[in-house]
Amino acid sequence: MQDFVQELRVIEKKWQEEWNKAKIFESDPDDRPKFFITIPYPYLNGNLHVGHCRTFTIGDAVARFKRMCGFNVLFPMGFHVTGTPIIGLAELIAKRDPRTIEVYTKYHDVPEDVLLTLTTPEKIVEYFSKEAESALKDIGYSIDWRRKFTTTDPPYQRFIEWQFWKLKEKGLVVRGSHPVRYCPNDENPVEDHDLLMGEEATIVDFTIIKLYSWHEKFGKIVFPCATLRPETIFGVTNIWVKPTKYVLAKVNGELWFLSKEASEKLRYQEKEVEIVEEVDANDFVGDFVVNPILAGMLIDEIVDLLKDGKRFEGLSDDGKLRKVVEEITKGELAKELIELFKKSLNGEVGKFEVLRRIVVPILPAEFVDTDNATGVVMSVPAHAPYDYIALEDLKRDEKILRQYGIDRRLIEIEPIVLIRIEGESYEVPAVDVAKELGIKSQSEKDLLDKATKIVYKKEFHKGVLLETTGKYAGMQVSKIKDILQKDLIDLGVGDIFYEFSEKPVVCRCGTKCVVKVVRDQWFLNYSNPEWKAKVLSWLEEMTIIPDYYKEEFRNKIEWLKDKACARRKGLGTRIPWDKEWLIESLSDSTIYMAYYILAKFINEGSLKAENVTPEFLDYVLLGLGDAEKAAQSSGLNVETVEQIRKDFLYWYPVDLRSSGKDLVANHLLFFLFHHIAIFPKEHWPRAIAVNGYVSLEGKKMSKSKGPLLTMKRAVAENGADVTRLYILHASEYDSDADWRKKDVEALAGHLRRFFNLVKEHYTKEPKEIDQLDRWLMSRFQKAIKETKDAMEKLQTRRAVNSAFFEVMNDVRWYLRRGGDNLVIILDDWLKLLAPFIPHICEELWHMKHDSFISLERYPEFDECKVDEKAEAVEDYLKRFMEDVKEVMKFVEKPKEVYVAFAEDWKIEVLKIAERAESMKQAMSEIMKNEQFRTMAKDISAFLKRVFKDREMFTVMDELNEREIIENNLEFLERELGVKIILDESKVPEEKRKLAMPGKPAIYVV
RNA sequence: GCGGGGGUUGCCGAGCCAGGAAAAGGCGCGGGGCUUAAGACCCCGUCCCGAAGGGGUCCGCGGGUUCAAAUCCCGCCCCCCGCACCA
Repeated sequence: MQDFVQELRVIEKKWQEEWNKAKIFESDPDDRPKFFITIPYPYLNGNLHVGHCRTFTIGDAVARFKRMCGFNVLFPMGFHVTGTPIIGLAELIAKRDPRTIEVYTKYHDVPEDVLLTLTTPEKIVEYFSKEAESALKDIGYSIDWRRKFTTTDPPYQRFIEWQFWKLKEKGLVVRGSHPVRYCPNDENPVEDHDLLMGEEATIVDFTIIKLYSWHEKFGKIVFPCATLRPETIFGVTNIWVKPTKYVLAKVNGELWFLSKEASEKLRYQEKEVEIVEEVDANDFVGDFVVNPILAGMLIDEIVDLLKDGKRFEGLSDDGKLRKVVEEITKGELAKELIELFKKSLNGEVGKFEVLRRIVVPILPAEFVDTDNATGVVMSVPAHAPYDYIALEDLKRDEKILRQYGIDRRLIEIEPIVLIRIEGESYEVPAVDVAKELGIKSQSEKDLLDKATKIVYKKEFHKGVLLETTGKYAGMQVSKIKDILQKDLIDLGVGDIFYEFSEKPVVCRCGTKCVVKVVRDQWFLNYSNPEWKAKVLSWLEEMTIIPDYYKEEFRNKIEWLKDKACARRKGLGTRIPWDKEWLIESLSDSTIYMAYYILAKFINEGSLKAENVTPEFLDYVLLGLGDAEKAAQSSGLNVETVEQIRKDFLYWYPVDLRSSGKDLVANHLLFFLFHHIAIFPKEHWPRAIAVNGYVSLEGKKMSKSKGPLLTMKRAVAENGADVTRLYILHASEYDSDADWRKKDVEALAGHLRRFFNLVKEHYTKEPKEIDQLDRWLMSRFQKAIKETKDAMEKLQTRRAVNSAFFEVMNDVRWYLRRGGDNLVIILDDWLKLLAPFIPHICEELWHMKHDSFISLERYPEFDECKVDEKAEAVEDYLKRFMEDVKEVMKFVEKPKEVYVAFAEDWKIEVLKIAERAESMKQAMSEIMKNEQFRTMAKDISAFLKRVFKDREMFTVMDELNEREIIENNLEFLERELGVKIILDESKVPEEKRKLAMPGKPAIYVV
């Protein structure tokens, strides 16, 4: 087999050179319809591998197919190097990281002495771009190499700058803040592969709800309660602190009570934090805080008790809420309410029931985690099992109650229910679930976690807010969080605290990561509703392959939020108006397909970086301004400018972007958004196709850890055409392919058989066409149809299956039947296969022709060559042989086979079927007849055949079975090793009855 | 949790949208032919039972619709992918 691969490699190199010499893949505008197909340029922090090979080979097969279908195809390629990984790799190589050295020598096949010199990003880019180009040439892709570029090329950077100016003009680049995972030691955001622990952790935003206390010494103190469920503010009965050290800190000018850890974390979250004093939480236990929201809602009921309560009268509900909240946040009203509550506790004033909902005590609980958010939490016993159980614990603990002087009435309160769960009969969810699980105390952490999960899950999905939540009543719990968070912030009593969902999160350097809010960050405003709407509606016009990805795209477009598009570190282009920031690397890869048109002129030297001015690009890419001005601004002559504009108008839009499925939720979305933002509608992308990954003997490949198989190695060991055919055939659409050495080798065997077979028959003189030849031609026509149809839908697996394997099987049968006129289909067969295995086809083609098969016209399906009768005859023979063999199994030494043809009910069925429009109709027609019902299975089987190939059966009617067997007697007797006698009288009566049209009775002796 | 895709005979994998053949193709395995022999190649077999082309069972699990279900409907279990600022 190795000999064959070596032979192949020679052939492949030869044709690659010939193609290159004849420049047949260099495309320029002409009269033909155009087809612009692109594939994401690879990121060069390693060698191209068989994963790239899948996406690229699909692209190349389509490009070749379309070219042969008469399109002027543009299939270009560039290289992506912007971003951080290449810098990271350079650092690792520079410091001789042993793991990196191992992976890059062992899997990426970089010679160690070369690898060790790749210590700067520039050297890495230079090395891998050369390697990539030679790998892509090695496998014979039909790329127009005149359009190659790298994303750090100066003209490219000017193109990117122009794009960002365009977006800014349209208001689509905006400023804002956003949270990132951050290492305080490295003073840098931490990427996934730089993590020691906590890769699963996501950043969650706790809502801080501020409750207000009044302290003799400190005055107003804010107790920032952190929660993931802000709606529970309506059911607060108390707040919890852990009986340990806390701090009082000035946070943006307000005095906050919070854990020490929290005060440190907040510094990274756009807060000015200044610690005033370390305090003992115990000193605050038993004090009271005011719930500003409840105060605002219930103020009417206590208005008479307030000093100047009249000021709250005559306002709307909302106005009242605002005023109350405003005064509480200033402190005085909080103080008054707390004093009022203390009085009612002493019986000096009434309204205890109302007041105790507004003013709640600070109580101690061990379950509070000071390293989670603020370390201060609200207690909502109706909906949080922890809170309920902690309160129960406290009720039993006389000592603690006495120690803190806590009045029993404060803890013996009814939980306040604020959520109804559809389809459940809970009265008080947290209490009911806690009882169900038999939870006794706070120390039963596992059970409490379980209970919490149950309650939260049910409430989140099926919960509806009750009247206790005022104006939010009737809303779904699942929808309330964002709304309420925003409302609370608007009122001035809410804030956000970012925290990891899991802990710890540890950087490679060993430091615990924090969430940092990056300020003044530049964002692409993907949440912009008009932009989104435009993208969504264009999506409906597009072709998405496979089609169910359209739904996926719809969802992802909806889900897309603003994206930070600037970074401090990495290779790339600076934001032109704010040079401290680099444009993030996915954001500079959105409309680069347009750049391929410029790249040709750049590479031939007629366009230089300094010529790429905004006015030039405005004209060339958008048709804005005029050629004169563009020429003036760029320093080019008008003809060149017009030429480039003409090229752009010819090639744009992108007709097909074929990509791996990993890019759906990022690059492909951005690709759509940016095209739609920048270009006029006629230049928006037409189609996107998505394909799956490639694994290696069942194992996932990894660039940075291995295993990995480079494209170059795959081609060197197996040949380009074997590699191509394997990868195209390995799987379809988004399902993943597996590279298995054994299977690849088996495929090489198939290809060799094909190669030798064609070589043997190709130069033979065609003979007169006989019945069997007509069968072959007919079958082949169907393969053409199937293959073309599959290719139009980018089903390469199906295409290869039909063009290669199925034709191969037919050819085998043809030869077995004694066919010796194979040459009649060979021209077309080679053409049919040329997009998949171009080198072999080119080689064979040249045995008889001087032209390039790569430029020949793809075979057309020719209805006239379809011969249903010829196919029916062969089918009949195959079926007959099978039947005879089946029967022969049961006879020890079969010598003679007697055959009896007969007719019976099947004729009738056949007749009904011929009248019927559809199989369904035929079946129900037939089933009306009671005697047929018992044979439904047989009939349906028969009918399926009839309808699968209706024409064949119309022919079947006229088929002379006796004649077919007589004509092929010699073949049949040879294949079956028996004598066949067409004497019906020798077949026993009961057997003769079994005969059906197309299925004669057989008697073996 | 949300969203998308899946679970098919020893393995990989078609079929499912448009219900109708123990279910394409490949691999593996077994047998035969060819050959001095091995390899390559060609043919046959590969769920169970069966000495006459037959019967039984089968497409994650459980129901339902239908003359007929891998395919349609309902419920359940399990697996993969994405959830971002990273290419």
